[in-house]
Amino acid sequence: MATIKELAKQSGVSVATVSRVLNGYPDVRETTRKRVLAVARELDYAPSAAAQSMVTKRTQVIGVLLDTGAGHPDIHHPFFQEVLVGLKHGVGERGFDLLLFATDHPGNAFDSPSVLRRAKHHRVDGVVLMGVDPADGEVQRLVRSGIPCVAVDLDLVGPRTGWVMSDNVEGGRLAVRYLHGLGHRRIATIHGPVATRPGVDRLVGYRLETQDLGLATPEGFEQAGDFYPETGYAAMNALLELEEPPTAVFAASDLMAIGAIRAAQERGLRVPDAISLVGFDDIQLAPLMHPSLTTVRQDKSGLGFAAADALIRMVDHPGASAPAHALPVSLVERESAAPRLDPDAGRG
Amino acid sequence: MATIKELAKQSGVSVATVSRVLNGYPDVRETTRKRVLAVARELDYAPSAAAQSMVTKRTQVIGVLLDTGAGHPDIHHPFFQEVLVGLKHGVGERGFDLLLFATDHPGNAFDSPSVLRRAKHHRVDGVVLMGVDPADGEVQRLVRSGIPCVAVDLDLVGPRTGWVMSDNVEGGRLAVRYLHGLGHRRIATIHGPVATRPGVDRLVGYRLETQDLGLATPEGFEQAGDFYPETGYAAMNALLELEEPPTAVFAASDLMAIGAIRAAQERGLRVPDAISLVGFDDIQLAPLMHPSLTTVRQDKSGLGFAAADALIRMVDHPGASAPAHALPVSLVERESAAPRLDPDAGRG
DNA sequence: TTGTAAGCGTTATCAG
DNA sequence: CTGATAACGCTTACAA
Repeated sequence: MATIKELAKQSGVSVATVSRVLNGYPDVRETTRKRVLAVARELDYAPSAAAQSMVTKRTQVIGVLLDTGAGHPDIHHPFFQEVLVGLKHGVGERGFDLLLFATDHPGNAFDSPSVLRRAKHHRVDGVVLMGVDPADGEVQRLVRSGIPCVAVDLDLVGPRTGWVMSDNVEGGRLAVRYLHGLGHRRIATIHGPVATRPGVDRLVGYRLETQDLGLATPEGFEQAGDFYPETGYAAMNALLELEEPPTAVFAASDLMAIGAIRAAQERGLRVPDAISLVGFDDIQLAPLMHPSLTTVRQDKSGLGFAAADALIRMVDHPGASAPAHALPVSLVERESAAPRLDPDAGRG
Repeated sequence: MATIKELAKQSGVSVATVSRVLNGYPDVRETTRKRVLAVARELDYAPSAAAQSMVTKRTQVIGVLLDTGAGHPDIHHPFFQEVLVGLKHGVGERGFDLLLFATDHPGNAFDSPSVLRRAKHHRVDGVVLMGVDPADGEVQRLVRSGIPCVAVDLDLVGPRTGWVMSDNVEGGRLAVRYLHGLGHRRIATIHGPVATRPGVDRLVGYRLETQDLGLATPEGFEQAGDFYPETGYAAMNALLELEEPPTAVFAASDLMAIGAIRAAQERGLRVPDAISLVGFDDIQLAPLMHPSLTTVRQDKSGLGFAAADALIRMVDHPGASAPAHALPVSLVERESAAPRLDPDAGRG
């Protein structure tokens, strides 16, 4: 593999001059520049990132921390996937690359080196955290280390740590408001884990809006899930076994909504005729389900892009304040929610 | 950030000794070892990967090349996502990390530096290629560069380049055979791009099996798609507008199958009653669709793991031969395909 | 069992 | 405008 020394020899100048040319310094004679560039092209020269970073103290690499372990690794969730795309573009535009860290055993640092150590090892300029437990010791150490961090869907804070997420509270309100506008009065929710920020925020949105609207939320109308289909399925079954089941359900993720619809259908209930559903996320497959999913859309790649932007800003400006962005959400109407033709039928 | 020099000073030995301890060399007095280790732990020391790689000529980093551009970036496809998980685990186990390369503009190296140059720049020990065009000049240069490469779902070959993929031909045969076993005689296919290996192989499997079974495959029974839902939708419409439409369809991807089912349903045709479908991949959502998807399962994370294994083997053993693995597939029965109760009804 | 020193490929600081 | 040369943090002969 060609080195700068090779280039220097072949173009008959010193390595210093080659370096100047390669880095676009102006104080180089035009003919020299051309000669060096020609040789570089010919040898398909690429500077060693390692050597560069040793002297510049920058790696131009951003670490990405997301659960890729067993069970429901977040990398499986379509949401994080799309965030990753936005992130990739965002950092790519600015000349950074992405290094994937695995947390195979979340919260278990026995065998694998700690995240912080790995971040240090690779001297990443910053790290993006997704779907990790903010209370985790590993995460805390990383955040406190002074390495610029941006969390997606986590409200991590620290001197050089900020976050980006969707306006989840508003999303929850939006869903309830929409269902209410359709004539529904018995609106339940399948919420996400209350240990996660999006989980509680969407639930808060649900509670706030039902309250504002004066809707009753009887015992059992709040079922817990984990954002994945299986729990949506189970939660829907619980909801339908209530003495007075809801006529509409707000599921805090599309995946749970899909599980829920499946549960309803298996009981012979047609969606949206017998029961309406609104999801959250607007995953790729949402428009293709049968019925297609009415849902609260998040700007997923926008989140990734915002994270990249915020992170690199911190990297470039040591004094920059940590970001705290909430991106707007919107409701997209499809087939899974329909007007309640006979509101409160069967009640007093 | 602590350096080896710091460690040396604080533990009162030379850097060489520290290095020995850190790398587990046996010729170090036990007391010395303990002292050094204690200091290292205290400082939460992490060796600089850059410095290490400069001298060892190894980075312990594997590059991943997959389309993250506009349109249908492969990172969006659930298939590649799961492969990525297996890959991550496979390399992680062996102490490697993953560096994500973007090809924002496949086949357009105007602005972004070539893939090969980026691989050289980071001195990655090897690279995994997914969903790229094997004929692409960029890819060709990379493969010919001598850097160990493993392609997933591409039959790239080269001195140090091999591939892993599913047994796609057998998968195609399996689907047709299954449908035939169900009593279907008019079996069509929605195949993938013939410019891709899985695209042609699954089609070949379809052709081989229909032939062996003596099934007629009239004009129009082979509709082209691109593995994504929209084309499955369009292809199904074309199929259903045939004078004598099929009673069963083999779609070369689950996503296309989903699009196809949607098309059928919109025309008032119930699946599987009116028409049966078999997909390919067994994506996460396959069991959750309504109807759930009967499909040919690929061992996606197994592919990733196999790729990691093969790649690292090549990295470790310069003389090792390039891999060429075809992983077995299996048919998983669900709801989208059902027996043809009245075979060939309406025909002679 | 340990220390000294060369060298990995760059950039940056000096002189010239 | 250009060339020496000192870092950067590490591993690894080679000595002791």
